[in-house]
Amino acid sequence: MQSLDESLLAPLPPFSQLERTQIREILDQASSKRLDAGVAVFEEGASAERFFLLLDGTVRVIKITPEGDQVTSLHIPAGQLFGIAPALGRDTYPATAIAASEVLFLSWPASVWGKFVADYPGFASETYKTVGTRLQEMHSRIVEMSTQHVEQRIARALLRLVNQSGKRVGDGIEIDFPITRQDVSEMSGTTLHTVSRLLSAWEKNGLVSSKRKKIVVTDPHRLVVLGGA
Amino acid sequence: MQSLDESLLAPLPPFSQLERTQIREILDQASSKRLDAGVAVFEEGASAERFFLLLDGTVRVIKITPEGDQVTSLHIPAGQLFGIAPALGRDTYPATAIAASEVLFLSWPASVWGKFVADYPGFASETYKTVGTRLQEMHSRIVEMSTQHVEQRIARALLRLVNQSGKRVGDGIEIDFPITRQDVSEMSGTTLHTVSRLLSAWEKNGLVSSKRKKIVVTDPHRLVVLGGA
DNA sequence: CGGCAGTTTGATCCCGGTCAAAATATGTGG
DNA sequence: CCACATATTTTGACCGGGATCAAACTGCCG
Repeated sequence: MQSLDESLLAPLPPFSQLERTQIREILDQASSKRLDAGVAVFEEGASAERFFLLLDGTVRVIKITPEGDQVTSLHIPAGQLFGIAPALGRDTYPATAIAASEVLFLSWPASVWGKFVADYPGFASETYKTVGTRLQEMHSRIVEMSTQHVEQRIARALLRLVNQSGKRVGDGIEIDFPITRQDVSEMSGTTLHTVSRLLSAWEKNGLVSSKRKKIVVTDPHRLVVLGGA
Repeated sequence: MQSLDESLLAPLPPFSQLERTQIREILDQASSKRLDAGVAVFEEGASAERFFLLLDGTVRVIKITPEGDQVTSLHIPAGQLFGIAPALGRDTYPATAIAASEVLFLSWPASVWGKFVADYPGFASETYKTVGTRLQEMHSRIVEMSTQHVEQRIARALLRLVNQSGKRVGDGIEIDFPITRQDVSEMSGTTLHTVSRLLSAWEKNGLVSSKRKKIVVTDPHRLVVLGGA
């Protein structure tokens, strides 16, 4: 972790107002780690001993019901903090975080949170802005689930993914981590069967193009229309 | 507002660690207001110029979709802060807040938020604890909506209400503000028809007892079972 | 090449939404 | 205090979106 460069953090919102030396201090307290896709960064209910910054890859935040149903509530793109239970006065993680692709992240002990907030101007406010955005996002999810049909929800789920983790490719925008029909169904509160049917139909109409564990949105605009202006 | 007593705030979490004189300072900057049931405290999208503390009554947080569907995401009980957009770096309210009953609340200009956080120990951490709780709550809503059937969702909606705003009465626990079938349907993502049918059935079985705009849960335990252990 | 993980497609069923209308409260003005 | 207007609740009939059940198909990895 000595190899980490200050320029890695400098452009990220929580650190953007900081001096080079402050970023160095922060980096020196961090430990970095790499995980393979599918491995958990932390589990729901575990003691919240650290908080995290995703450097590369995508993290999926999930909950599992007592009946075993899995629900995906959020995807975290590279560059964002996550697992920030300490910021919300919680001593245990409220959900499980899984590497959606191979990931690289930093982490700090929860005990330094207070120090970061006190010592580094802009750190707190930028972090809480992130919290606000996520709250907003979950709020929208609730509204969607209450009022939209499955087709619209799936369309929006895909759009959320391409907006957040989309990569331009020849024939459209590709979701840049492996994703299955099952994953999409867990994001939209449906079944993989319905997702498969819909994706097939969309592919026939030239809206998307998908291979195994890979989805490319070829006509985002029409997908937006489907999702409901 | 000169008539407000320090003892009003002293027991509330955001202020519990403060001195009498600090609470006096806070009160002196507040303005208080009373609103009738059904009136909006603030509207979604409006410039977030103030933040609020509910002294009495219940506030309902809602969103309205472009199609006109109304979705209730949260109920705020007396004693809690709400409309805390400033805490999350937002300059506009993300949802509309409506008085569910006659309400009494204090408010402060958003500009003093920073001062409160800096000057009053415990204020920030307690507030963010509230935010954490609400995030958690919305998270559960998403999981519910994705995996539970209507009957379970309605059962849980009622339970949430009695837990938060329940008043013991002779034959059970009453939701202490006026609430219609329509309101319950907006909390659970259903229709008033389904709610009515279910409530009738439950009344027949002695689970609840309801009059116009009034619901009393007479057998909370069986309702919990219905909602899914 | 065997086997597993992921995908597709068909057939069937039922929960809960939609449409429709009546019944019951509450409020209001004369 | 009554009559009429309005808000809320109840109930019935019907139907359709999507879940569920079932099975075959297609890469892909070792």
